[in-house]
Amino acid sequence: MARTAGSHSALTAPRIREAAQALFAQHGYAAVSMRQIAAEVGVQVGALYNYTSDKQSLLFDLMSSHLDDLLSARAEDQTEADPVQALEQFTRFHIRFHARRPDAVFIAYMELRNLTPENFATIEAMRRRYEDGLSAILRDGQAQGAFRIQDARVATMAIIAMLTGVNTWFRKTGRLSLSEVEEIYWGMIRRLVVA
Amino acid sequence: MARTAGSHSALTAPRIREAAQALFAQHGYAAVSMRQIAAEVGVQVGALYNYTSDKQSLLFDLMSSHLDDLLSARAEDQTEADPVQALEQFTRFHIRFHARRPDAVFIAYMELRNLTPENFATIEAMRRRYEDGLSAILRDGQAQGAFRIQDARVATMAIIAMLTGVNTWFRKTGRLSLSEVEEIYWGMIRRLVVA
DNA sequence: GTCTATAAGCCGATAGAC
DNA sequence: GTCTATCGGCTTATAGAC
Repeated sequence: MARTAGSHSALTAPRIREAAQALFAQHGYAAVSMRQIAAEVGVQVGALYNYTSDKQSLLFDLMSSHLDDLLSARAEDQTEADPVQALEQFTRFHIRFHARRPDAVFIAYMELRNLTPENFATIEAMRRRYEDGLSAILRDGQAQGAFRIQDARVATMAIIAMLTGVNTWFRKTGRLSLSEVEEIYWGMIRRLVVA
Repeated sequence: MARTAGSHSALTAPRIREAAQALFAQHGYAAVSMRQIAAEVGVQVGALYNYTSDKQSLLFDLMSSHLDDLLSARAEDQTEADPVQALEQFTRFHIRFHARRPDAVFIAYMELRNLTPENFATIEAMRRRYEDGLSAILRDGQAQGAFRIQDARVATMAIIAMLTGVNTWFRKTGRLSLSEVEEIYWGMIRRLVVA
């Protein structure tokens, strides 16, 4: 397949995504320039606009594809119907999924205010769908008498904040392995809600 | 007391702090210009530099005085020696203190990466001192057999993430009052750690 | 203490050559 | 598809008048 000299689109597109993700996570969307992203990729700034219409859509694409990944990975992972087992599955899934992509997670939480109103609404709806999955498990267990929960919506927010907080301190080279962390958190969450 | 026309330092200084705090919380440090802050205060940009050496120290001052407030308010609040009562006191204090200053809390969590390395180290040390207060309570209760905790450091991070997460969803005009939120969270945290 | 004016430079995005 | 050059506008911070 003949290819024009200097044509590397199949390689350049993902490299732009990766460079933007790393730089946005490290310095913040507003503090990163298109020139910095181009330099990281090894092209000139003009070349970026062959792949993205503007800086905003670079951010939106990163966030929406992260949440797409999250929702589809979760849909695939969840197999347990029993509320207690479903909650354990959710706990371990959330920790593992988020620990493996700290940059994407960080951006998804930190850069919401840099989205346009339309993009913000889209992202928030996706996040809400994920939260609703946990709420459904909690209400299910509540209805069956398996969980003792005062307020399911508050418990949802508390559990997600607690689990996502792992990313602020967990390091692969640290004192605890990821499976040890999973064990400890499942132990805490079990005590928090299981009757 | 004679005062030069246009001299308002006693008023201008706090107004700059308040404007910077509101704007940094809403748009992010990197996205806010000194001109925007000046416009919000009602002065020209040059006047700002009578009160702050540069933009960075405006951010650092906001963050360090927030953490100063947090540490001294906490020192004053904590009176209980019994681990269970001390933990309840910590829970209620954290929720109340943070709910009352959402902008300062938001900045303290979101703008860490925009601090110079030296300023970052100072802020991190203060945050760590606050966390250590909770860790001490947990280890104390663990030693006395009042708490059943697998890992005190992890429990510390989990509880703080859970409590600080209240700020992401709590609204004064919402379904729950602040005291109801306090009750619900203390219920969850009690179950999480009390033997 | 506040103002205006300015320095020196970076910003996002585009046009047109190759 | 990538390059160079450029537009118009914005940035932090400072100098000097009042």
